[in-house]
Order: sequence, then C-alpha cells, then structure tokens
Amino acid sequence: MRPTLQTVADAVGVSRSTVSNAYSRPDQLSPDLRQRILDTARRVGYAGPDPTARSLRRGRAGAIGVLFTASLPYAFTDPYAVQFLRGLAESVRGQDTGLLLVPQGVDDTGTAVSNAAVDGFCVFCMPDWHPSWDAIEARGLPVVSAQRRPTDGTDALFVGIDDADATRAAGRHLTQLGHRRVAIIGDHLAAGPTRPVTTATPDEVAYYGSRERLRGYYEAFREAGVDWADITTISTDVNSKESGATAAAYLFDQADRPTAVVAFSDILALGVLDALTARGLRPGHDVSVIGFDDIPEAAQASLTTVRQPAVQRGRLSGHLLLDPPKDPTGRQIVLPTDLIVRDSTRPAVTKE
Amino acid sequence: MRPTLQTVADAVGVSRSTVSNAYSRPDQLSPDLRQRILDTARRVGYAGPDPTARSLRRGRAGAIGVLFTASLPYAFTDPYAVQFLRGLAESVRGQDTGLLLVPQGVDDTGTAVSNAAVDGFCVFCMPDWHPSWDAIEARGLPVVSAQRRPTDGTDALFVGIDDADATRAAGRHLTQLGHRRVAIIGDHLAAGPTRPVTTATPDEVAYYGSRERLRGYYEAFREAGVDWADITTISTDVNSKESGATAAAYLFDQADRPTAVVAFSDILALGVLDALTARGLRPGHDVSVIGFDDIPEAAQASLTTVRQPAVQRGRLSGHLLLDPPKDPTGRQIVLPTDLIVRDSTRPAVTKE
DNA sequence: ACGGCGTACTGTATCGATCCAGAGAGGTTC
DNA sequence: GAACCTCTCTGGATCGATACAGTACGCCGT
Repeated sequence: MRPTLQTVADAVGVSRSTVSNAYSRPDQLSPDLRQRILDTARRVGYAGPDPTARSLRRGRAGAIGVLFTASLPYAFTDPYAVQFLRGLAESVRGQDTGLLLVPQGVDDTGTAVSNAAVDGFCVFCMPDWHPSWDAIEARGLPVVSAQRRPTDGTDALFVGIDDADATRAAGRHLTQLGHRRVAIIGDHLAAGPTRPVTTATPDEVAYYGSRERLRGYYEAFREAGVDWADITTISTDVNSKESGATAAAYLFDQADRPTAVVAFSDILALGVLDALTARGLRPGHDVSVIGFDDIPEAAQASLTTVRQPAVQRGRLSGHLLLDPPKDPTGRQIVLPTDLIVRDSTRPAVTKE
Repeated sequence: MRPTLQTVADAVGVSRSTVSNAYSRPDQLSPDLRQRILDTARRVGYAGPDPTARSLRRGRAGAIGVLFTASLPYAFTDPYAVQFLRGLAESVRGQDTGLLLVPQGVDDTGTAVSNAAVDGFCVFCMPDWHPSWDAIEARGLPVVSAQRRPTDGTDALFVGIDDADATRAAGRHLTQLGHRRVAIIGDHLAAGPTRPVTTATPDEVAYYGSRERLRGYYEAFREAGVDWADITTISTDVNSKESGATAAAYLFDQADRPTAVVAFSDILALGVLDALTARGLRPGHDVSVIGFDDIPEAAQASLTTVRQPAVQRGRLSGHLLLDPPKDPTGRQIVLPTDLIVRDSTRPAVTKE
C-alpha cells in the first residue's frame, strides 16, 4: 500500500490539508512544521503528491500532446523535425509541462487522442482526412498546427509559413535561370511506395504543407509557360535521403532528364544530390536542385533551399498552446521564409 | 462547463455507471442502449471519459516517462537515439500507453520526475549522480535503464550491452593491427567544452556506458603494454559530428599524431573521418578509426565499429516496463554486440 | 409454484489530491 | 475591553471517473 497525504498527515499528527500545503503552498504553514512534514514524508516513503490526482483536482494535465502520423523512425531522422521539437521543448521548459508523444498510424481511429492526458495538442504532421482531427475537436482543447484547414475558424491557433509563397519564389528562381524541364519530389504526395504520380494536382495531396508547396511551384511554372503535364511529380514513401535518391533514379535513368529537380525537404534533396554524384553528374552544372528547410547539412552541400525558422516555429507553437492570446490577431502567426541561393542552382544548359 | 458522464447520464435518463460501461465495458449493456448513449454523448459534446479521472480511478497513468539529460536537439540528432526511441514506441503501440518526454537539465532537482504522470521510467541517459535517480526511486515505479548502478539490486530492470566487453574486443583488434599510439574520443567524459582530459580514468566518468567503454579500451591497451598516460583522451561537449571533428583537430594538428582514434559513437567517429579527409589524410591508411553503434551511415563511410541492437534495446525496455517478469533472471537483459570490421581500420604504419 | 440463473442496469464507495470557508490563538488598535 | 487582524491549521466538498455489490426482471426446468 503506497503512502498518501493522509498517511503522512497521521504520522505527523496534522491534517491532510496541511501536508498538501507543505508541498504546494509553503507560505501557508510555519517553516518548522513544514520541515517536520517533509522529514516524516521521506521516512514513510512518500514521494510527494500523486501527479494524476493532482491533475484531476487542478484541472491541468501538465503535458501537451505532440501528434504525427509519420512513423517515428522517420519523424526524427529529419533535422527539421528535431529542431521543431527542440523549440517546443524549450517553450515548455520551466512551465512544469511535459511533452507526450502521440504517434499514430494512418489507420488509427483517434482513440489515442481521446485517451491522452494533456492540456492541448500540437499537430506536427497529419493528413487532412485523419480521424484524429475529429477526436481533437471533440476534446475542446487548444490545438496548434501548421496547417490551415477549411473548417478552422479565425480563432484557431496557427504557427506556420506561407508554403505556397515560398515555393513560388523558388520556382521563379528556376524559371528565370531558364529551366523548363523540371521535376518535383515530395513525400506522401500520394499513398504507396516511391513512384511517379502523373495525375497529381495540388488538391489531391493529403498534407497541407505539401499541397501548398506543390501549388506554389505549379503557379511559378505556369507563369513561365510550362505545361503542368510536362512536369514529372514523384511521391516518396517516406522522407529520407534514400527515398530522395530512389526518386531521382526515376528521373536520371531516362533519356530526357529534367534540368532541374525540386524537393519538399532538404533530406530528399540531399538524396537527389547523392544520386547525381553517383551518376557522375554535377549538381548545378548538369542538374539544378532545390530543397526546403535549410537544415545545417544543406549549407555543407551547397544546396539552394528555402529557409524556414524551425526552432522558432516549435517555440511559438508551445507559447501559443500554454497561453493562447485572447486577441484573434495574435493567434495566427506566419513566419517569414527566405530563398537561400547556393551552388546547386545554375542557368539551364539545353543540350540540343 | 464541460460535460461529464453525469451530463450524458441525465440526458439519456440512465445512471452514470451505465454511461461509463458504454465506453469501457460494452458487454455490460444492451447494444441499442449503448448506441443511444453514444449518440447522446456526441450531441451534448462529450468526448469520452476524462483521461485524468480514469487514470486516477484505474491506478494507471497510461504513459511511460523517457528520461535524458542530453539537451533535446542533440538527443535526437543521433540515429542511435532515434532507433532506440523507435523500439520503445513500437513496444507501447497498441498497449494504450504513450511516451512522455522528460528532458532535464543537469542541474534539475528531480521535480520533473516527481510530477510526471507515468507508470514507469525509461532512463535513456543520465549521469550517476543526478538527483533524478533519487526522485525515481522515491516514486517506487518500475525503471528500466541501460546502466547498472552500484545500488541496484538484482531485481532492477536492465536492458543493455556489455560495453566494456565490446570495446575490449575493439581495442584488441587495434593492438593486433600494431597500433600503440591511440586516442579516445567520448562525449561528456568530463564536464565542460571539447578538450583533452589528461587525467581521465574510467572511474571518474559520470555516465555508465562511457565509463564501461573507457574501461574496455583501457584493459585492451594495457594488455598490449600501452601506458595509459600515453593515450590522449578527449571529452566532447555534445555528441555530434562537429564535436568529433573538433576533437580530431586536437589530435591531427600536432606533430606526433596517433595512428588510431576510437570514438564512443559513430556520430563522433564520422566527425573524425571528416577531419581526416579535410586534412588530406586517408581513413585506415593514415589513421585507423573505430566508432560505436553501427548506424546506417557507418556502413556508407566504411567505418569499423561496434554493432549494438538499438531498436531491440528500446523494444525490450518497453516490454520490461509494461510487464516486468517475476523471475529475476528475466529482468536483466544483456544483448550481444559485434565488432564490424570495415576499411577504416588497417595495420599501423610507423613512420620512423 | 418455486428455486435457480443469467442479463441489464443502479447506487454507493473510492481513487488521492486541492480548494476554500472557517476556527482558534495571539497580538494590535482605539 | 471590544473590535479587528494576522497567522496557522482544519474539515468538508469536490474534481470525473471506475469497481463492485446489489436489485429487478424474465426465463427455464421440475
């Protein structure tokens, strides 16, 4: 039988409330009685107020749930994800709040969300149609996400970037360099293994961020007169260098290879660079490549990419959850992005 | 005012218990009443039993705490950590249990541990003297760690490897190749920035794994007649490629450079390889390098290393926590390691 | 007709804490 | 000396659920 507040109270000869105060409101009792209580607690093996009981009474779980459907091993191999998580962790530090990882399969029914003892949710990545969205809404807890969903009101918490704007700029950079034969690589644009998805249009993509990025490129290329049907789009099964390389293989092993490849993450883009060098092709000279995120490795690889403030994004998400501003304008934060031009993009050279 | 079981019970005209059963024990009531209850619940906006209240009554928090003192950004940049976490996540999947990240500064007093609503702790990495150990013990919850501590009884839960045995084998491999001038790189062997720690002996190291690995190398080199004082030991501030490269700089920028470098993680070792190539030195030919973990990148870099089953380690940790075997022999699991010899280790060439 | 039994639902006690109104002692003010 | 405070501690109500013993009722067999 584990000791409780009452056990300690009986041992000291005071009331339960006083023992509680010894832990939670030290100013409510004399210092020496408090010391006697803490000593006795240690003696009887009482480790302090039970977190669960305290949560129930206080109406505060002391944790925020982090949701993502990508499988865990891949979720954290991406430095972007790690940086985001770092920002989130920084924001809850000292707020006596923990992070509860709520990993989910794409086929889950949202029970994990219903059963999570948390004060709010941070949706890291989850497709639009996922049942957990409903479960979250039913909970009525604050949610912050990087996605804008059609059903969201203007009071929804949002921390993100203008994905479409970012890729539009990147796309224009390419078209200005003369690129017309381009390919796009993104993870989970469609279900299934890594493969070209010829029919993909932005609306069919299940993840908000990818959909927007696709739209941005779409618009930029259309501006330059490129026919959407001429653009090869490849969906990968996961977000990893290997998948990026596999996707690139589809492109470079065919006769009429693109002069430029854009990827929806630096991780994928680095895989593309690997595939290039493996074939004796030079990034930038033979094929231009653009990534997304600007992770540290991107600079090392001289990869042109879109920089987004990952750590800050995580940190602001945490702040918004822990202390949602009353003012609607403060509830939606759009962070700036920058196109970082490095050596991996150069003017297109047409071989004909 | 959020709806509770009672709200729904009143709306349907049944007792609170019956509504509870509708969620938790469907076999206890007729299917159509259950359906009526669930419908009403949705109508009044009841999202299901409150996780905190349920936890209190059931005596089960539904989460296990993951403890580490490394700062979060570095904790997950190491593929080994990610793989471990993956195994852990797999083991709790479908067990209606989540993972609560409990990051801690080295100067924390263990309050995070005291306040965590969990059913057990998995200590990922924490120095021996950390106050949280006491807090964990006070909680009286099951703990699984990869460390054997002097105070642990034989019933403590342990999943790990024989670190000393592994590095002893690696050390012998080097000495058999004729290496006598060697250097050791490990993270957090001592507090502070990346620097040589001339006085380091195994006993002074705060982390169990590092201490054991140091001891293994120590023994292997002594067997071969190498004087401990001749071995340069470098402690890095974090576990990263950059730190590995920085540490290597201390070694290669001096006249009498070592013929072999061993690192306590592949991440560090890869940094050493970077430093080598940056100086025009060839791994294996000019300087032999050994890592630890056998992460995927190690194979790509042809790095000789010690393979340990990271995913399995995490998975077994989870199993042990969720369902601790009564039998003491099943409570301590030592997994095998393998020395994987690749191109980064070759016979020593003495320049004299 | 009656005991026995299974099904469907109810009611109370309980998990372990915190909140808050209030009691009692002792001191200060006018 | 009555009124008023402050300081310290107490006791009961409460958070929202689950466990379990118990009740009501229909059905079966003899």
